[in-house]
Amino acid sequence: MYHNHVAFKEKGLKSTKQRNEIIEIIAHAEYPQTADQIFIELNKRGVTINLSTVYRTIETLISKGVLAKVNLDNEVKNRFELIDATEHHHHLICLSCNKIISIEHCPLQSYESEVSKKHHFKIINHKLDLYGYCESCLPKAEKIV
Amino acid sequence: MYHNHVAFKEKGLKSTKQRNEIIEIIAHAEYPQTADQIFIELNKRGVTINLSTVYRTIETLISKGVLAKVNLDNEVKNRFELIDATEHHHHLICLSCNKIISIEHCPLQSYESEVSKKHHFKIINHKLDLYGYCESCLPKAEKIV
DNA sequence: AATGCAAATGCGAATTATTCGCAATAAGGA
DNA sequence: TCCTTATTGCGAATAATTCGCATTTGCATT
Repeated sequence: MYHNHVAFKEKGLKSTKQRNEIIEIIAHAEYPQTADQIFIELNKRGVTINLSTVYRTIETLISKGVLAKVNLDNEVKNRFELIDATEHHHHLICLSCNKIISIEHCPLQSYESEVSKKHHFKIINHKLDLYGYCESCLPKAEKIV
Repeated sequence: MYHNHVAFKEKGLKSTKQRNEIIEIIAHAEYPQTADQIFIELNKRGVTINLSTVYRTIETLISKGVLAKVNLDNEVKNRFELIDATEHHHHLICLSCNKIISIEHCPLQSYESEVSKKHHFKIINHKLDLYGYCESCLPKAEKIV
């Protein structure tokens, strides 16, 4: 937890229980979380917090470059994840059970530089999500499709 | 317009002015549209319609596989686009002016089959968006970054 | 062309997701 | 420990989306 304390200080942010817990939750989540998922998890952990504080904290952390808003298709809610420069990953999203699987390998390096040149666009980051059916949902999905 | 008439019939949908116009708008938009963008455009065209009808029509067309909900990061609203099996495209999204540029070339065919095998996941479609700064916003963005 | 019925729409209210204003509280430097 | 200011809690406001129900309209049938 002290780790976060220092990181917050560098960014001119105070280290509060709420912030630390929110970061912990997002950092250890397997896939991007919604505000209310985070809120519920905080309650489970016995952290008293208001939902608007969750939103505000997320907003602050986004503005400091700690988090990113990453929305999935087929959803209304926003999701949030840690921006980790050392490793970015992509997602497999099951259209049936909504399971989200993270994958590491990214095939886009050369593509990015190509597109960047062609469109005179400086690419900062990208998002690649693959939608389909997971192993356990495929059998029933095939009956429909 | 008769074209849509037939297409609707095939799907067991009635051909209404509202539906036809909504499809026209989405089909000719350069990038995915939000419900209220569509609503405003309908008003401009003199089509009287209720916003909830826009939402309901979109929902119906999604369930018939005509449209897809495609959300962008950094946004709260949902966007919608035509599902066109013959050509799918990706987007460059400017983090400064929010301009959306569509790009055609997709580098993911071999990647998809690789991921599909590795994770036992049947991939139906994917989404690739590149975020960064467009030519005109880059100068001011660089001052900040 | 008129009729009937189900589907589609309009309208307003309800829900859900997110943001905001302001008073109370707490972190961290002096 | 005290002071200042950032942060939080709380409730209300706003924005985005969905829903229930009465009315209208497309279209198949006569």
